[in-house]
Amino acid sequence: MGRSSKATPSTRSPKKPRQARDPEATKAQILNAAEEEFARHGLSGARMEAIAAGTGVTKAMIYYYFENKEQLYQAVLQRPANELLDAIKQLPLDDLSPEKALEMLVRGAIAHEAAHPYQQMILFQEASQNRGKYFEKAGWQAPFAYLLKILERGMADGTFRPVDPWLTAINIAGVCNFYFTTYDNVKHLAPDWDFRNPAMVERHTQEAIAFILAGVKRQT
Amino acid sequence: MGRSSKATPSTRSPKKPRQARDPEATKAQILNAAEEEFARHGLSGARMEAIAAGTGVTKAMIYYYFENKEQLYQAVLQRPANELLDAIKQLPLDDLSPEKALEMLVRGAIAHEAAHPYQQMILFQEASQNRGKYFEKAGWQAPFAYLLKILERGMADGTFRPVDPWLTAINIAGVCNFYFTTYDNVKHLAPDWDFRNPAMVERHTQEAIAFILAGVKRQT
DNA sequence: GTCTATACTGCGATAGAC
DNA sequence: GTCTATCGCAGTATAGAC
Repeated sequence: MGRSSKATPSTRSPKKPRQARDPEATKAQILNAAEEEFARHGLSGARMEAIAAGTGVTKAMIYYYFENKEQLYQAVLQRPANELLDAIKQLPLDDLSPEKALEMLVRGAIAHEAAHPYQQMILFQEASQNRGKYFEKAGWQAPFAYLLKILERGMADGTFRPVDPWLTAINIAGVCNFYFTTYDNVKHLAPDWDFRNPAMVERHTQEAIAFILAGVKRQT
Repeated sequence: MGRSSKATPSTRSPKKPRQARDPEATKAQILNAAEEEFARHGLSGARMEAIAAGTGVTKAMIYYYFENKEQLYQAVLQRPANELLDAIKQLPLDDLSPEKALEMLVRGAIAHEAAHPYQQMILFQEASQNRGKYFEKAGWQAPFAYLLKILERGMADGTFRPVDPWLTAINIAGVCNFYFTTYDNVKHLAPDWDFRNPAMVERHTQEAIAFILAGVKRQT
């Protein structure tokens, strides 16, 4: 049984019109299509044919730009770490109170995830399939470090209750992520909801911020 | 490129000694091995050969007990929903205050996940690959309903602040899950930690309970 | 830079002996 | 009930034309 025969086919929008002979655009389009395919199926499960179909080029083209499947995967895995870090660096976290900084970081992280939902899914696939082997190289320490720093600053000035910074950072990341990674399951439990809807994402953002801030703040 | 050549090989403990000609035991062993393989690779990515190797029987045996890969997958997906629900039903939730009931439910859910870490991973694979197509049938409404009920009870009697029950339930589930599902990635960021260690799981449990309760309780 | 055609391998599934 | 052997297709990767 191949995937194509029984598994749910991808509903990714079919080939977008492409500029012929535009190397940079072609490369970016390959990465975009690969991002969804790897997010859904991981390194071993992804099909080069499916990536080609989503891009509108042939398989041979992908092998021309990226040596092989593994290197394409690594290129895809690299992007989100850089992008999220760049987004975080824009935020004036050090100038804000720990509370405000945490709120802004959570808002930024969720906004980023809403714009790039496949990036979080890839990280999970990477953990499941490859046990973080490729994750290591992609530089995810940095975003985490910002979160840890805020938590420690808040504990130091007494606005946050005493917590284990690592475990709490993981819990916070879980709140930000789970809404998106569980979407395709939960939609069946609450069929009238559209979790990708921007208004819904905004409600999630507000609930998440309220939940997380209440979760770490010292009782007054 | 096949998975076996480049991807990280499974480190699942090799074939356990089996009782020959014990149908029920054989069937259960197949389900156990299949649970890990499907958790790591999902329906399409899982390899029947790998499941056979993890079980200690041949591929043909699996086809004898389960018609095909898809039906084996559905059987594996069914188990956790039933088991978690049974565990929850043991808890005297209705006799407790919303606060105590939530604490007990979270503790029970995390204990269950620690004992069956692959079950949560399968749910994610199911969402990613199949968009919840098979999830639907497995009856996950019930565990969620218990959580929703507690939240609503707590809001009604004023011990919890006003929250969106669905979004908050998802956030709570995220806190319980993320520790386990992200383990294989995060271990590279904090290499000296052993997240599967029981003492570590207990710390996670306590941090999660404190975080979640603080997150939903009304400020006093 | 982009395509078509194809070599070679991995894997789901089955046949048939014991 | 359990095994070995094998069929047939699906999927990675490449060769070579334009």
